[in-house]
Amino acid sequence: MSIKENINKIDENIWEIPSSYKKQMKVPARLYLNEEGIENLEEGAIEQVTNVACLPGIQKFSLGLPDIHFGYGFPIGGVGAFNMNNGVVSPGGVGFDINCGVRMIRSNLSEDDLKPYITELTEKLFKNIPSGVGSKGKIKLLPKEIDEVLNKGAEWAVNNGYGWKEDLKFLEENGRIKNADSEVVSDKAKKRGIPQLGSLGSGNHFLEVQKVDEIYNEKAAKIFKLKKGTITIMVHSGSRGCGHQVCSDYLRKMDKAYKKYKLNIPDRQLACAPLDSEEAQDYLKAMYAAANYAWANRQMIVHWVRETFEDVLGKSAKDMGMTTVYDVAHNIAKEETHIVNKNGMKLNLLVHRKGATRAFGPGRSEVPEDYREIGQPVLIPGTMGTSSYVLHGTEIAMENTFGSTAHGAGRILSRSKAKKEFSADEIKENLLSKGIQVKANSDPVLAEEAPGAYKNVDQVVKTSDKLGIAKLVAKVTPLIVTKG
DNA sequence: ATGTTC
Repeated sequence: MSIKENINKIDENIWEIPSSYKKQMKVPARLYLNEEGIENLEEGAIEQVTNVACLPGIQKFSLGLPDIHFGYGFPIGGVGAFNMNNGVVSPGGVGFDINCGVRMIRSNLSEDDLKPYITELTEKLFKNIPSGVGSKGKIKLLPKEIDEVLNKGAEWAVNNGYGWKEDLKFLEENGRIKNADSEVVSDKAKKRGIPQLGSLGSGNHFLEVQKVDEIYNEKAAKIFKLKKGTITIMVHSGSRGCGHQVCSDYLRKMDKAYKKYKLNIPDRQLACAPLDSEEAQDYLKAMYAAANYAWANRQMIVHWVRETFEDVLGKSAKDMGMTTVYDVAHNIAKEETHIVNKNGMKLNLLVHRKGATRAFGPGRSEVPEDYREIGQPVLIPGTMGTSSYVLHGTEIAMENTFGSTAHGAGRILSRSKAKKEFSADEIKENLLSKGIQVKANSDPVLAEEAPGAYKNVDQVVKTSDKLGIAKLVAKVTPLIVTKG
């Protein structure tokens, strides 16, 4: 019997795999996908979302979002929320690139304002924002400073001259998540992090200069201060080798911990520890430290973007209105209060979002005051050369997905398959014909990141919008792309 | 995603 025969349609774009599917399942799995998404869903991802449903202390549902695909242990595009009292934390539920995320900056510039400078701007952005595998930042961080970066995040960056204090107001966790502790980050992770701070990385990480192409919701756009035709900048990056090392270090520790605490898990890649254990607490502190590193990283990149615009256009970043729209983490686990039962009682949960974006609705204290009336901005990056989207969080997301939605396009071709299928030259030509400047360190990376290697992001956000787990606000299209 | 197989 095909696995898919166990998927029951609950409602338009909502599917459920009952907890009877696997003996160990504690809750059902829920998939938020359109028909096409269900048809194309890999069996491996179905196994993974149902495996997560077997973990101790999981609440309500193991969730798969519109961009769900196969990952390490947990699916990417997955959410698992665990009771703080009897639940677990699993590094596989956060991912290797801890606090991979997206930051968006707005401006008062138009496409015409940029036109005379487009080539120079492309070259200088590429030069000033280091990118590529193993790329190094252009600052020399002292070894003792890394602890401060890990503990203070974007606040460290602002205190050291990177960007503006008011930026912090518009970052998830204000760019500094509490309970981070560099003491439990290995020397190896610090050593990898020191030279890489202030670099973009590789793969699907990018820096884009975009224009606001379409507004779907005038009221929300006004609240987010996004105007049709204006230029925006998007940074998609994470915690580099530092976060990767933290994940590796703690996967090894968790592999021992789940045996020590006699946790019955269906897949070793779901290695985890009870939240009240020392192993879990140390991982959380280290993971938060890596998250802070990523917020500092994006803060520095934005600072150099502003400097580059100032250099090329000869105006100040303030005069160009280059303020922060928002910054979201899409690989993180956080303690949050949610209503789980019909009795309306609030519970403290550890919500793992892996390749999932927080989409908190109106009124939540975590949403910046300026946006609280409409809900938080949800930034969903597209693939190179395609559109990216701004949505807003909703009450429906709070009720159904622990305040979460998708995080991007989702890969459909493996890197190796994409390299065989596409050539860098044809991609560059294709983008240029659409008026998009692209500059990358490596041709293979361009082929790996070909738009054809990814699920259509338009479908992903459309499904989210239809479901109401984040509603469309604006579409932005790229003018300049730089990547690893 | 990643010093792309410590």
